[in-house]
Amino acid sequence: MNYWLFKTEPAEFSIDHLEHMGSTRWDGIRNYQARNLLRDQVTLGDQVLIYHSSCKPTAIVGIAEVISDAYPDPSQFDANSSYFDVKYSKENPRWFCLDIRHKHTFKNSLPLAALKQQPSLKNMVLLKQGRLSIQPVTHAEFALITNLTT
DNA sequence: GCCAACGTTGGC
DNA sequence: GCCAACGTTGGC
Repeated sequence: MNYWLFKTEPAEFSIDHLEHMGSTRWDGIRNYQARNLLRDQVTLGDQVLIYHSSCKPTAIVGIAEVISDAYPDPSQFDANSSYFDVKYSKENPRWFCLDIRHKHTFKNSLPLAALKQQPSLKNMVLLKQGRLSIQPVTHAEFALITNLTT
């Protein structure tokens, strides 16, 4: 089992939305590094930290679970979607998505500032490569983070 | 709103 | 393939 961190802007889609819906399609990824992780490495049953970005405070807010393999992101074919791109065909999709389900919303979310204070998290991708929207998390990092919230 | 870091585009 | 120009992300 692998561990990941997915970013979302809560004004667009928050963990409360996810909790309410139960599960959702995680789509709209338009970055090659994130796409490659999503398509090639994220697998069924993996655990996902949900991170709220571009808000106050930015924080890890809960856990979700991957419930599908990656498949072509339908929004790239949908002329009505803001993610539509005429260059990509169904025979040759460029972007991928997958489905996740809500597992847990942290009672106490973990702000970025608190993560920065943890010496053992100093190599977290979140702290080193802040812009990546799909990030690998080590088992040790995942375990520490879930401990910090209880 | 600012700006640093990073990603993409396109001319050559 | 290089690199300048431009666009985006996201913390502050």
